[in-house]
Amino acid sequence: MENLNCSLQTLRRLPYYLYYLRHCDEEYVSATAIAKDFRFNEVQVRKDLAIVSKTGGSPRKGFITRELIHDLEEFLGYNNVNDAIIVGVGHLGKALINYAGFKDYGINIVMGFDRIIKTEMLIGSTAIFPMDRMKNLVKRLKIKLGILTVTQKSAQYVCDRMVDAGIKAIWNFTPCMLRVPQDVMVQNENMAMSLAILSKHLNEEIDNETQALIGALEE
Amino acid sequence: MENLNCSLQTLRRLPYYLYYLRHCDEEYVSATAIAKDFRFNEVQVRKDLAIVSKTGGSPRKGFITRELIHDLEEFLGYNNVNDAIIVGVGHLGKALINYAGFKDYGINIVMGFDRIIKTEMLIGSTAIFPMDRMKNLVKRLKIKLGILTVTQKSAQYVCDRMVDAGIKAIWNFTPCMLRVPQDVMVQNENMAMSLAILSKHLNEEIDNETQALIGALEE
DNA sequence: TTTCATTTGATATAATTTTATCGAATGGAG
DNA sequence: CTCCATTCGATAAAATTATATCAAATGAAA
Repeated sequence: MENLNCSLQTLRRLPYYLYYLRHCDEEYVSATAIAKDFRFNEVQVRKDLAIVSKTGGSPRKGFITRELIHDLEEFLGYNNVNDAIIVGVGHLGKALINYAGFKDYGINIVMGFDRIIKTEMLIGSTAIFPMDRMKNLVKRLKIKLGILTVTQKSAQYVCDRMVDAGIKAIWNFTPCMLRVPQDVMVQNENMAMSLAILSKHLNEEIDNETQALIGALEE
Repeated sequence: MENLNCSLQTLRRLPYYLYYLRHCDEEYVSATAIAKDFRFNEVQVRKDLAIVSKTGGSPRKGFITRELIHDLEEFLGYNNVNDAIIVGVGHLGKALINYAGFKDYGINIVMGFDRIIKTEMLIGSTAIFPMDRMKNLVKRLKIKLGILTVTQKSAQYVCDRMVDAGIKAIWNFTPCMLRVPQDVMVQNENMAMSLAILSKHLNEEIDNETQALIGALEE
């Protein structure tokens, strides 16, 4: 599974390039320009692009924007649409269902499931079913991607059922570390991680201020 | 700003340990056990814990759970509560406002702002104000943390106004790369990044299946 | 046409992060 | 008490990721 011909870090940067390119109306784009705008290292960007670009860039001009977008989308698999289910339809689940942007990433949320639902219902134009219909539906529709937005408590249980239904990639919005078989990938959307980084930054800043203050007082 | 005495990767793992410890009812916890449960490398966990733990662990027993939780919380700054504002109260904004879990991370969303709001209103128990009152309120309350959940279009503009109001750390839910001064930190909650990783995984899996099929046919 | 600045792609170096190995401490079992 | 398994903390090696440097290509300007 780790036979990514591209490093994880690169893979993480690619969506930024794609976003940038999609909002760019120049015919050509250079790695240099992208690096400058993102304040990334120039070589890094060039190497990243070299991985995805089929034709490569021309010296002095750069890459053909349209082509590069296409290569990126193809590399990331945004061309083949990935159908997805979402399990757990609380605030976050609803927000994701209503988020229109997924189609730009080749994701199509076809249905949702929730414990509490006893009979089929709609959220926007998305049908929500009771949990016990998941396995059948997912298997029948051969859906491989599942979005997990349930509570912590039921996270592992629901995860197991998703795997059992044939889900191969789970986008995990719970703070739990899920146990899955080798062939299933979990991508953690870990807000706690971000919060940790921010919190540390803020507290270090406060420390710095305090020390500056102490320094000033001592003078 | 980069004087983190701990690597970024370590910082990212710490919230997992904290979550684990908070849900653990043993008196002692060992790095070995944590590593096993998370399927992390044992040495990695031990090193991570060594950074945050003040007293260290005892051979043969490990760390005192209660103490380790405390050390982690202190290290991450979850003890001092960070007040935060949220700007942009669409689906996602509302979901975040209603998310009760932030208090576990020392985050307290004290108010929200939105362009569309013309007069003060409430979402749950959180007051939402029109944008033009932001600078004044944020400055007065000395709030340093801002959550950005506006549309792409207005992201940089709103970001600039947050910085102008004195915000020092921005939790960015838009897909934009924000330009900020040196002393302001941006943490990108980049769903596109996660999607890229998942999409790549799914498409590689499909490729593998196809190749296996081709292989089978050739035999 | 010649020169020059820019950009690519390749190779080399540096930094960061992960993983392996080992001795020392310590509590429990025999 | 002695031995043993476990865990820690430290040091060393490996892997990954980021950055620096340089020649070759190419278009534009002189």
